[in-house]
Amino acid sequence: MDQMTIKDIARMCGVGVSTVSRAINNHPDINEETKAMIMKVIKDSDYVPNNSARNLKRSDAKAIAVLVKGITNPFFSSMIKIMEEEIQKKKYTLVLHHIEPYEDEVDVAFTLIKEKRLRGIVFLGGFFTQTEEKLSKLQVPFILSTIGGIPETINKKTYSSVSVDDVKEGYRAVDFLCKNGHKKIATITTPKSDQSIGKLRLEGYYKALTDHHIDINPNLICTMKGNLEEYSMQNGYEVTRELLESKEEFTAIFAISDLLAIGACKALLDAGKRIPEDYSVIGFDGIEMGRFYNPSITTIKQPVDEMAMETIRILFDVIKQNTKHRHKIFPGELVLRQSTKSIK
Amino acid sequence: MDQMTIKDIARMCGVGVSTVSRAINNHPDINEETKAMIMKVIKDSDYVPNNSARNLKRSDAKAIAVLVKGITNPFFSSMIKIMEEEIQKKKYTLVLHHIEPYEDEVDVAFTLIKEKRLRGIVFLGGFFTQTEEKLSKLQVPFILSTIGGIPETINKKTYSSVSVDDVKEGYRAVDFLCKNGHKKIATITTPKSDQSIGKLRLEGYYKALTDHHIDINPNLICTMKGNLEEYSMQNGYEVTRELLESKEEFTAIFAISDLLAIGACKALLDAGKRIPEDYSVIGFDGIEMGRFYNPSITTIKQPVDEMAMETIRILFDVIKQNTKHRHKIFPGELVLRQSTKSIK
DNA sequence: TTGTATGCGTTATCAC
DNA sequence: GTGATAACGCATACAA
Repeated sequence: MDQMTIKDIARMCGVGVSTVSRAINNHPDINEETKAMIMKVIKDSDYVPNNSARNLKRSDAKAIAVLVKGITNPFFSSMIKIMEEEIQKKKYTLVLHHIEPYEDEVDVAFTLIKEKRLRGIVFLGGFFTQTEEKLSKLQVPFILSTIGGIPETINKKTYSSVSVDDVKEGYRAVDFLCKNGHKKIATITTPKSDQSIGKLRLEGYYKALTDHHIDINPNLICTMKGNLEEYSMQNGYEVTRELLESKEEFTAIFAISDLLAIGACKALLDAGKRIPEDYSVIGFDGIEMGRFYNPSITTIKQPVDEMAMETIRILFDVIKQNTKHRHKIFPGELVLRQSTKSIK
Repeated sequence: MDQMTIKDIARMCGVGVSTVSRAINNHPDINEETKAMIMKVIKDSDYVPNNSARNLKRSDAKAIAVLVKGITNPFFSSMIKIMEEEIQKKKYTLVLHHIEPYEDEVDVAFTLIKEKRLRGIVFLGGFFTQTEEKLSKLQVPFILSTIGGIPETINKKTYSSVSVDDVKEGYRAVDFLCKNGHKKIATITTPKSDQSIGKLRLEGYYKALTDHHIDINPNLICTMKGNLEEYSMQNGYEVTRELLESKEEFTAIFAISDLLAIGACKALLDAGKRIPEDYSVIGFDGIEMGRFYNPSITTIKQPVDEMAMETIRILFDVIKQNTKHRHKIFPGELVLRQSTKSIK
């Protein structure tokens, strides 16, 4: 028998289809014995209910979409992995979707909601400049995970979020450098037009320098190159190469992601510089690679695992118990490694 | 209007549902004008057809599943990204599924086929020890991508594959080391029980040593640790640390993946050794990280992009034109970088 | 070229 | 506690 249906099972068991359906879906009003019998037959016949039909009937699929900008970043990979596990635990399906840089994540979400009848959406990464009006049309609960820079104009009651305090953590990184005697600190960040985490972490950079009475040198604020992949090692490499060529003096670099930091290190090393003897480099995220790099990368670590799990937990709370939206902020952690040194 | 259906569109256009359906699905026998009119109405109303209903009718979803063992490996991430693009181009959906190490990929495939009515399956990575009998029950065309070690007992007409010649490429790596004067060459590979690429690349290792009249030293054949994630940096690190502690002499390491190679490098560096002055290290895969590591990692590069695209191309050929299964073998490429040196 | 009617496999609403 | 039956939204055979 090629494709079994619920009818086949019903016939094999000598019962009606609705009884089989009840057995499958753990309905209360069914005789335990007949249920057991049915379940056994199902097991022996390797029958699997057709998801399309279920979803059609139920009018919504048990599916959560995760929309990612920038999947190649290992920081997201590990989050996605954990989210998938959690979603599977709830017997839901994870629909993974990449958003190209030029695409509008909410437009994609709209289409996906209608196509797949989603129950919830996770927006992962990318920047998030949307209007309240457009977001309010999103009929499905959604959560912004590790996304900073959400405009204040958007009503916080309409969505959940999980993130670190990017201003504070950016401050933490640069403050650390300052306390170690660095005064000429370069940063690699997003272009000004970007309202995302880059802007917030840069704000932390400003604040820290100001608190330490250090003047801002605009020539040390480097932005990623638009023609290269964002947050990539290659981007960090090129930006740092140009910075070195500019002859602008500096003793440390704060890169807003570990991948950028690694690219920066490689550029410094290729130029014959030593880390941390000549330059200190600090990153952001806490990806595994940073531990194994040579030198290992000092960084602000985000608690990925907990953040991913909390993301799904909040989302399901909102979906199932219809609770209010929540906004959880995790603390980052300064992980001291080999790429930084005190120059006091 | 909350959820539009094809009926709503039909009513709005003053036509029957089948006409709308024809317009949506590019059917030939429809008046171009009415079609244009319908499409305009659809566009204005942001109606999106319900996928579940379509799939139910069509009795198979336009979906391809990609089953991955080891998603955290960046080597797979980039392949998946390209595959998704290609699959989307064909207007199909990509269903991504991770296989845990203890799971049987074919069992998972069975369930998925019935649940989702898949049109095709890509098995990505992992090892593949299956019986002909079980595989023949897989009703859907499938392709093994970058998977070596497929038993000869399985009829090659029942599946497609895309890979490199792992024996040959393993040989290429070790032969290169030998030609550069290395005689005591360690390798980090999979445990013996594993019939996968690890075994094949190890075979290449044996062959190369034999051809260069070098005796095999079993103490230099290191296997990944079972309690750590396979192919991970951490694993490479621990294995290399133990190798160093064993005091067994060697001058080079051939790691069967770049991540293992990076872990190995870090262990050597942490032990105060220099690369490549004291030890040469060569990896396998050609991931981007290898370029940026310090030192950059000499490796056997697999042409990921082409392999991913070819995977999807072959799969769709088999699905759509019902062509015969194909087996494509790509050549690897030795990428010479900083982590190896001649000691002649 | 177009509209009507049927069924895809499932769940929910009834009767029994 | 159980079984028939009507939807769910769409594609398609068939009639017009």
